[in-house]
Amino acid sequence: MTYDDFMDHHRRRDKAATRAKLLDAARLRFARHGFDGTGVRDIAADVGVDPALVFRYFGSKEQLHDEAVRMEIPEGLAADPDRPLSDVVGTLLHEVVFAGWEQFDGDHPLLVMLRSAGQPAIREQVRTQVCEGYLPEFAARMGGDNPALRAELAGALLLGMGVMRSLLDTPALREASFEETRALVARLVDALVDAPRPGRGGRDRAEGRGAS
Amino acid sequence: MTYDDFMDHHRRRDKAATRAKLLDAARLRFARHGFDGTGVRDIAADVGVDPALVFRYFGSKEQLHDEAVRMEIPEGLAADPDRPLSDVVGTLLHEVVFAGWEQFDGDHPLLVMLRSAGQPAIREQVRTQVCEGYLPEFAARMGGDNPALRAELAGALLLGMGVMRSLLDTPALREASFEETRALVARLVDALVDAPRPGRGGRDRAEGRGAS
DNA sequence: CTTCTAAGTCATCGGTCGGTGACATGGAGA
DNA sequence: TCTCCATGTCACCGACCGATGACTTAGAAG
Repeated sequence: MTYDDFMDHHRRRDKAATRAKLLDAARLRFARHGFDGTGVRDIAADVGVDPALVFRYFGSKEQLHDEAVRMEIPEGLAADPDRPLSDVVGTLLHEVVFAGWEQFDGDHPLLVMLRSAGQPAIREQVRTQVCEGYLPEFAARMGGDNPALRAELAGALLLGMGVMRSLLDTPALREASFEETRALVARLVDALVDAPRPGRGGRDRAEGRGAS
Repeated sequence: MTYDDFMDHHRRRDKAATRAKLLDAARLRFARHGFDGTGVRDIAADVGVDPALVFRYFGSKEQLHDEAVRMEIPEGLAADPDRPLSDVVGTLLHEVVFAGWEQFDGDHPLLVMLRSAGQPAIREQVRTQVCEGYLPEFAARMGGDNPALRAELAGALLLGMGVMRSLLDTPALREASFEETRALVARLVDALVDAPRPGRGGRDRAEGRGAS
């Protein structure tokens, strides 16, 4: 933060800074009230700027949304293919359910987009992010048959926990410690990995992949 | 369906029937496009009636939504307090994830309401339904400590699966058979019930509850 | 000081929204 | 057939929406 940034009392003209402020305000508004519940005028008013600037800088409300709620974060997930699944899920659990995400009013970007699931385009974005970003990483670390289904169950657990915490503000999840929750989730994930083929009696774990 | 109902080419006047048709159309519209994405004019057009009738019969768009998307179904859940949890979850799994719900365009009412989670009032309705209708039944059938948190994990799994199937249309969940999925979910629920207190070494399962 | 470009503003458009009150009309009872 | 009430229609309101294009002005270059 430079001196000029700090002393912008008289509103110095700075396209990049204004654009960034608009993006920040848009993130908050979209997270809090969804796509339909957010007006271009609201966002511009937060920044203290004319609404027309939004269209000059972003083209349309939808493009602004795309740029504001885009997430670049699924990196580091596939970094180490040998990382065990419970580890990966634990990290995601922290990101999706327990992390602050102040820039998105406390919610993970996926949940923010889910809140605007009325727009089919936004729904498709969430679908792509989940199906191509997370589920394959889960499935690759699953043993046994139908790993895709088991991966989706793990994803459903995380997504559901995020929805319950952020949208429903469920009491136990709100007050539970991360460690306690992580331990329970890890146990569930282990059960998922170890689950034998439904209908068959024996276990078919490929190699000894014990808990932890 | 009487003869007159069937032969309503010349639009006989029938308040009750028109009201019911408006409710049906509203259910579909709200389920498909959410609260914000649905206009009173759309609903009225589906029925072939003037939009003003909506306000005459229901007072406002919000009251229409309340009456249309109200769910009476959580009965039969607490019917038998001795019914094991995996049974209860299996039933809910069928209702939330696999049932047709033609009147709601294929989705469970909870998911329909979740799709309109922009409106705080609707969000609060979902919260109440989940927290007071489902979670206590789960928690009552959980053993060990912090049953509330475990109950919320079970609820999160179901809710997440519903979201993934209906909003995200995830491939594995779409193509998996109910039985295969039910078996996996039952195993997860068993792991949840048996889970010992996180952080403690010993298991504290009350009675011997082996894997199935 | 003048000039010129880009950052920001203003007025406004066409459309849709939820909602209201006056009006028309079908259809049963007299 | 005439009356009358409930059912359904019509015209319209004010507010808000996303979006456009002409305009103003800040501020560096010369």
